[in-house]
Amino acid sequence: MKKIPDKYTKQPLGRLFSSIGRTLLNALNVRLHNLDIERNYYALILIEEGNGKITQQELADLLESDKVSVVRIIDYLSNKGYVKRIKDSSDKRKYRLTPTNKAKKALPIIKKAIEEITQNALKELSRKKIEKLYNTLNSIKNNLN
Amino acid sequence: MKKIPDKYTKQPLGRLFSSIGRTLLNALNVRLHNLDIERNYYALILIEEGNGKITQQELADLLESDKVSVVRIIDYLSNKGYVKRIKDSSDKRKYRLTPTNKAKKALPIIKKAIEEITQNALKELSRKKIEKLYNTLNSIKNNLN
DNA sequence: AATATAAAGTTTACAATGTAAACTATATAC
DNA sequence: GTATATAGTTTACATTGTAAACTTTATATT
Repeated sequence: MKKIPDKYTKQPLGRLFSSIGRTLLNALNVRLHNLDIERNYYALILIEEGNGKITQQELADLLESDKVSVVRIIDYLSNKGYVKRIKDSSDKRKYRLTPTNKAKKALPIIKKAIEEITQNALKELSRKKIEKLYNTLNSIKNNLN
Repeated sequence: MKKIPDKYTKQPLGRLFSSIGRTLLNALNVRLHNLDIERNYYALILIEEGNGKITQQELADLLESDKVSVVRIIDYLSNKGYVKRIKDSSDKRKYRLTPTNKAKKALPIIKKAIEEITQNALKELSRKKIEKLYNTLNSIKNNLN
């Protein structure tokens, strides 16, 4: 088994990842402070991609989250006027989630912000290094299952 | 400006990092479930390295945290019998933090666990790729300041 | 020496997040 | 027709991040 140098294993790797993740998400909030939502941007993107068909449970799966958290997210987004719950007529347990016009206006801004934050974080890396980074991140994710 | 492919910028990068970080920290807790502390392992490592000299404020700086959080951490670790606060005689505002014998016994186990979790997460990566990953992570951290 | 200011640590407070249990309503399986 | 599973909700609790107000002690200013 290869030995990883001490300087890398001293701090739990999870700490480093979490800290970078938090900083990036904060940066996104700051970048989007002119919107009246401060979170759940990615959920909104997934809802838009669902074309009015996605349910809360399906959203939970895509977010790798659970339905309780999704209730919170949809409560938040619908209180802010970004999403509507529409009862499915053929299965009355389900809600189909639809983005409002307000959301449709905001989404390009959100996507642009995500792109910029990502580009800024990775700005010193070549295209190739970025590809490799994502491969590495995915490989780490897979190792964790 | 180089264009990063959409598949990479769709999800906020911060989400990916946070999720990997959380999973890794959970894995560390699981791996250490036989200890009677469930967090603050890295704080304990830093305290040990402080050789009885480190103060709470210094620890906050090392953790890139703040003194309020450190009060919580030290309350937790001292309630569990891992750390003692010792009042500095020349500056009575300060506490010097000392690991107990219990901590000294636990620390090798903690360090080993961190090493194993890290190795497992990175197991498919060559030594060289690991070096590159850490360089990339640090470069991202720097871009965020 | 007296007063103002800064630093170390504590307490309180509040919102966000992760997680689990219990619940309602509806759909599906036996 | 009854049992079981699914979608979503509600409640609850602990952790975490963050900010403000506070106490005690040290340092700087006059």
